[in-house]
Amino acid sequence: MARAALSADVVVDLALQVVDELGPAALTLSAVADRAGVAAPSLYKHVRNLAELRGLVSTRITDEIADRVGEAVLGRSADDAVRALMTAWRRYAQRHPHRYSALVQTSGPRTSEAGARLLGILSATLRAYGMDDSAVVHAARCLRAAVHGFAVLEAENAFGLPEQPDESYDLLIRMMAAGLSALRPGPPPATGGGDG
Amino acid sequence: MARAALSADVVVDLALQVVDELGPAALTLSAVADRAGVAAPSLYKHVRNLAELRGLVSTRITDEIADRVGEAVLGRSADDAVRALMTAWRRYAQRHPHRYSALVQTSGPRTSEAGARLLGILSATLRAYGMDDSAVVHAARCLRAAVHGFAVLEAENAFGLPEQPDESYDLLIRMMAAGLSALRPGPPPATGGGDG
DNA sequence: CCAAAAAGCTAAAGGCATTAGCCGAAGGTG
DNA sequence: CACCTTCGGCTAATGCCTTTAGCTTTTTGG
Repeated sequence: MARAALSADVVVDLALQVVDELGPAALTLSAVADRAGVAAPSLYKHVRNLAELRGLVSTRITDEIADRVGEAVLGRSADDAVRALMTAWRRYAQRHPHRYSALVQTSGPRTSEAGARLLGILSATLRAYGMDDSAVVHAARCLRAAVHGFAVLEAENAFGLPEQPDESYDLLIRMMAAGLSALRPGPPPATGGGDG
Repeated sequence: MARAALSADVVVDLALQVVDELGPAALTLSAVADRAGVAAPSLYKHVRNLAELRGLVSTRITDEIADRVGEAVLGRSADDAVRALMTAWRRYAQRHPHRYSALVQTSGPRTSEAGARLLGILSATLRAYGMDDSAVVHAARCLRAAVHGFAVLEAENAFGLPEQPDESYDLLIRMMAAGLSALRPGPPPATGGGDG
């Protein structure tokens, strides 16, 4: 091996720094090369091109989210787990808004691997509601859509009004938890109230 | 006035063509200029720069969504209106996936005007549930997050599994409608699931 | 000590955004 | 009708970024 300064992983590390500090639009090979103390073309020894770097960044982010969310659900189940999951996911987006905006779903081969891990955590959490496999898929999509939508909007500063986003999110959590409970096979609640 | 060939509106029209056909990443002043049959620098007579063009495109898209959603809600109320609203919103994203991906929330002055119109429709729809103003804001955020999240994911082809997205979305609609009904002032549920 | 591979460098091409300054056409005015 | 102002287009030029090609240096394993 030659000078062990850089590696694909380190390049992704630096790319994340750039994203965090300057936003996804500033993620450029030049910017990363500067931080690496290296000329831009040298990066091609570690990464195929900018598109691939973006993909690696997305994969890394997805992995990080899966880590946090997976940890959050440990030892919890049903509504409790859903609340923990949603809270952890949003917290990640809040702490790294640029990073979250850089997240792109366009599934490359490796990105979908990280995505599958995250999806697995979602599905495992939802199985506690006693759904069949197909219902789990649909419910997981809904949960993911709600969380992702909220996180994206918040990361993009789309909530202009003075109302606390925390309160809005708490409402979303309750809506999702209630909706999932309603899917549980068994006696449905009579009223349209809390658990309905 | 000189040759009335181009105008800011026409430039946005052409930009939308580019986005529809080639995706948001291909929205470039050169590409738009080509379609206009004009040299790239000429566009600066109609648009301040690429960033502004992107903003105008977003504004136009937001306006279109507000049109469709507003029309869909006409004469409906409560759950019925929510279903129509969510369906119309998603249909727009399905019919113009690239366009939807090009939508960016970063509120410029005019974009927020179109956004305010859309928000107004949402709020008016939710007021049928008898919420107070603050509750409407929180509920509107949740609804927006859920719809937007689903639409983004679907537009980015993030649903890989064979299960029908239509079914998933129907579930999301039911979850949101149920959740909103549960907010209606009235006899609170006995369990801790409700307002906790 | 030597050779091969890894990792860096410079040079160069090509695309795009943006600025500056020029020119011709349209329209109104006297 | 002649004029002149303004509008909208053009060319030239700059600078940034990606990407390819080919050279050089360093490291490492035998």
